[in-house]
Amino acid sequence: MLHLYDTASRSTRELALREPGKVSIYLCGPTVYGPAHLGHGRATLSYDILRRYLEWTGLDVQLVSNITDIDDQIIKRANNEDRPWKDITTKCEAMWFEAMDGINVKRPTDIPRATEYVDEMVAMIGELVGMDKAYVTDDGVYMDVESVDDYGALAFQTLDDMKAGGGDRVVLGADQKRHPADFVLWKFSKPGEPAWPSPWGEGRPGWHSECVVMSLDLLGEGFDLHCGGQDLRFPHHENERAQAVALGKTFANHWMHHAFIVDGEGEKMSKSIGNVSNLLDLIEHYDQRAYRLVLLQSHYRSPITLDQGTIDAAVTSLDRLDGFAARTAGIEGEPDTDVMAAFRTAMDDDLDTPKVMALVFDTARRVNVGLEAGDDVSGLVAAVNEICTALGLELSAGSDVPDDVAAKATALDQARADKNYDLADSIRNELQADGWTVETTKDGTSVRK
RNA sequence: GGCGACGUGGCCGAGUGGUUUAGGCAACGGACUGCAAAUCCGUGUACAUGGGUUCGAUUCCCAUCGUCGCCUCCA
Repeated sequence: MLHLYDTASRSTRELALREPGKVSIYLCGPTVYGPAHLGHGRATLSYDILRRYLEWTGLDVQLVSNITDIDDQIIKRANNEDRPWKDITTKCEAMWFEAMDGINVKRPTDIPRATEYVDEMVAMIGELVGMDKAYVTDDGVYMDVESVDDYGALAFQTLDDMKAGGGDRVVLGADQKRHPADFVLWKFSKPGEPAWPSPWGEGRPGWHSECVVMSLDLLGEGFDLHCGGQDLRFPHHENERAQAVALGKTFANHWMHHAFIVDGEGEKMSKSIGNVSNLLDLIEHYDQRAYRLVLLQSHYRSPITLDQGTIDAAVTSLDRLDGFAARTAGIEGEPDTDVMAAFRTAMDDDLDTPKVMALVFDTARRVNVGLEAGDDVSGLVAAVNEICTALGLELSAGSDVPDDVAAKATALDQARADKNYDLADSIRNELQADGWTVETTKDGTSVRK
């Protein structure tokens, strides 16, 4: 069974399932006001790997990931560009999924939009106000964090500590707030801004209220896992949790947070790669699988550097794996049990994908050796394929070889047999110029693209 | 100011209190090849600095320096 690091308890523990055979996961999705960037890629790829693995083990995964389509950023951009905010959210959402498809991230099972849940949010906020755990100020409705017993569980700090450590930081709207950490549940709208009715005045829900309502509605109380980037740990996840706890509800049982993409020296990356902080740009210029491989070769809780060198190395590695796939195409069998057991052990240990990739490369090497020796490598081949499939890493055995290209390969072999090396070299150059990888094997020349 | 994380060989990036290696990329040597490519075999003074604990630390503790995240929207 999968053991995952849990942020709240700060320990690695078994991912306990509320319902046997089923996993319920909530992943904080994007705010749609711009193109998906590299960071979004790490987020979605990390959980796509988790999701695929869970499904591979036979579990029924419900993955809810929202679209935040009400937000200050959206309004800001709409005002700046003088166009309807819905125009922005619709287009950005379409681009988002284009990028997700591009990196082979499976769609969540549920994709709730914040705008579809405003009524429920208002109802929830009303409940909190009714319990006097939320209160109205000039600019909105605020959560009273001191009414929440263990507020700070994800921040690793008590409210007193936060206050004491605040130094001379400026707290927005402090004069009307009961505690500096109180956060907005409902924001009154200014004229011209998108607005929904509420008992306290027209406005829009606060970001933290969106995710609680949607997660609890679709997954129910005590769902298994809540995930997101490390920046979301506090305040976003803390505040989601605070609202649920205040309402007397059990929230997520397990918290998973992934680390960031680091580009070392800021703009250096984008300069050398081109404007590649945009995910779609990356896909356009590089093998889509490269990013997934980079992530698989490091741990999800470690920050990683993504630059030209990292991507290039991954592309080369991929070529090595594709070569393996081409060489072993047609070899079928049952996955080697030892390799598969090692795979599961590594994955169940807090998703130790670096170890898995080492296993994959090592197994591929064993296949290459075995192939040369004429051994039966079908189990090892199947294991590599099985693992790659489980992780969403699709290997390519190459495209079909057209007749004329096959004929050239035959001619190349003939030329070599005739010791006409000038002709052989020219044929090989021709094939390579057309983008074919030409490999000499003991069975003759083989080509792949 | 508070909280958290991190500094590993040319690069990316795992891991561990000690006799055996992460892995990938790059480099070099070799096998194979007509030559290459691919593949295989082999090679490299690695663990920020200074203390401490220990028979022994890269791996535990403390300090220092440096990098980063969060505390305000953020994957």
